[in-house]
Amino acid sequence: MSNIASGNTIAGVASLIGDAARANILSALMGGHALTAGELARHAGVTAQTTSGHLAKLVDAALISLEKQGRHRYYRLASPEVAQAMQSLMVVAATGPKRHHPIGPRDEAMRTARTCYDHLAGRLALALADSLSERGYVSLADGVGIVTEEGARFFSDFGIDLAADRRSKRPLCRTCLDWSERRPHLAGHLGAAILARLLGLKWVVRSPGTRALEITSSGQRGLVATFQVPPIWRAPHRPR
Amino acid sequence: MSNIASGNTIAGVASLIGDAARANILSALMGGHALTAGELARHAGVTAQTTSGHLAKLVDAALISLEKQGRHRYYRLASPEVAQAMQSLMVVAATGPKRHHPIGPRDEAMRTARTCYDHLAGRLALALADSLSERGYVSLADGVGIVTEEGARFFSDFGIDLAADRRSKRPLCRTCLDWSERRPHLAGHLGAAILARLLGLKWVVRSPGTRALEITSSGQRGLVATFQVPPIWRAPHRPR
DNA sequence: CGTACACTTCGGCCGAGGCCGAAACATCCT
DNA sequence: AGGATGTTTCGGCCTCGGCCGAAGTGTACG
Repeated sequence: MSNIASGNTIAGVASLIGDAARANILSALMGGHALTAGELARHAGVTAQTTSGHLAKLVDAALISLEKQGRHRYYRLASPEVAQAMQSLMVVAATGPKRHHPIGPRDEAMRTARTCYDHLAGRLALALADSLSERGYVSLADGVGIVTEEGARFFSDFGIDLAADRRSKRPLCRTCLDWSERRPHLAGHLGAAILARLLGLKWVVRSPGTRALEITSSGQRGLVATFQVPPIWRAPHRPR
Repeated sequence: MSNIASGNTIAGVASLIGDAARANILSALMGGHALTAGELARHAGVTAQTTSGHLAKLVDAALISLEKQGRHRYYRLASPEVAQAMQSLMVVAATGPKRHHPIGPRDEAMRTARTCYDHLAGRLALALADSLSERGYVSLADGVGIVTEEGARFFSDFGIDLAADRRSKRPLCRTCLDWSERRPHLAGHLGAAILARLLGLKWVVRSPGTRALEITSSGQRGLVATFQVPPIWRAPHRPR
């Protein structure tokens, strides 16, 4: 044990992520859920034995954490830092040379709305960010977002109390570059709070087994009424 | 060519970074300088032939970019996104399980002050962030920094005009988690501007061949006078 | 208990890829 | 031209690590 490249060094961490099966595992965990070894094996596309080995390495390097529960073992991302690293790698991968990316039709749901660790991503997230920004509730720039006074009131009315867990005078939110659309959307405290609220209202529900989110019909009404987003859930005619 | 794992996918990018030699190359380029293939070979700790192969792969995946100049070939990080990914990986690596990290004495200069892509890092960066924050010139929270009105005036007096290249009403700056000290310091536009100004004033100079920065004697006076930082350049007695 | 299920450990196979020596190519200098 | 320096290409070696089948541990449930 304690192989030179197992934890702790940049190359070590990167080479852990740099295996297709493990990257799939971590991507699946980016949904923010804890998943069992078996489920992860399915995501990874390799057998349970092989997956077991991968999981052991990831836990050993503290990229993921383990919680035993009966005969199941639930794994989750060990920290927001790991999620951030995955996110950054996605951005670099998406930014790179555009070898044709064969977009399967099953990506369509993911592109409309999905979770990104603890917040929203996809077209819905962008529409929300646009709407909030346009109405002066948040101001986005340079990887950073600021919630305005009116914004704080708006969110409070919507059932999100940002002042509660923020000690600094101005509540803040990170932005996070979107993988599919390559534009920033809301992450950080605010992003997490919005996702939680939308789930709580059942405006969106998780699609079992994936990171995709389904927008319910009450959600469609509510999102239009509250955020004035365009009907992004009407899947666009794909050019071919 | 166009191997499945060469670019474009998370695992592809990560596995490129996940080789010790290539990680060393990228780390060296995090200094923000363009470096020649030969210099990079020295940093990587492998022969020139091997390095050449690595560089080709990194260029192919658009992690670094190449500029020919006579018989030299200068390589640099291809984008801030790549720097961000490296940074995130450093954080994860540093956050991980604390296997003893044998701190060589030559790290000492790096710990005092160094460049991190385009901005300062190390104790000097932290001292500046502390000082600026304490005096109300910037307000730091949650991965984000805001420059106050007084701050903008202060920086302007110091020769840094933030309003020039910012279109939004409040100039912003990212923060960046420090590798050696594990605390946030100033990055983003402001971070880059500060580093540039300190270099311009010759308050700090680059140590040839490394990312470390040397604080000149005029720099020591200036930093104390202007930013009221403690004398962090007096190397601390290491516990043993 | 015994069976079913979830997961891990062991052992062996095998391919991808990192490494270097040797040699070729390119550029600058005199 | 000829030599020095910087960089790449080629060929071959060899290790590291992912993969699976088979068998072993542990937990739940009737």
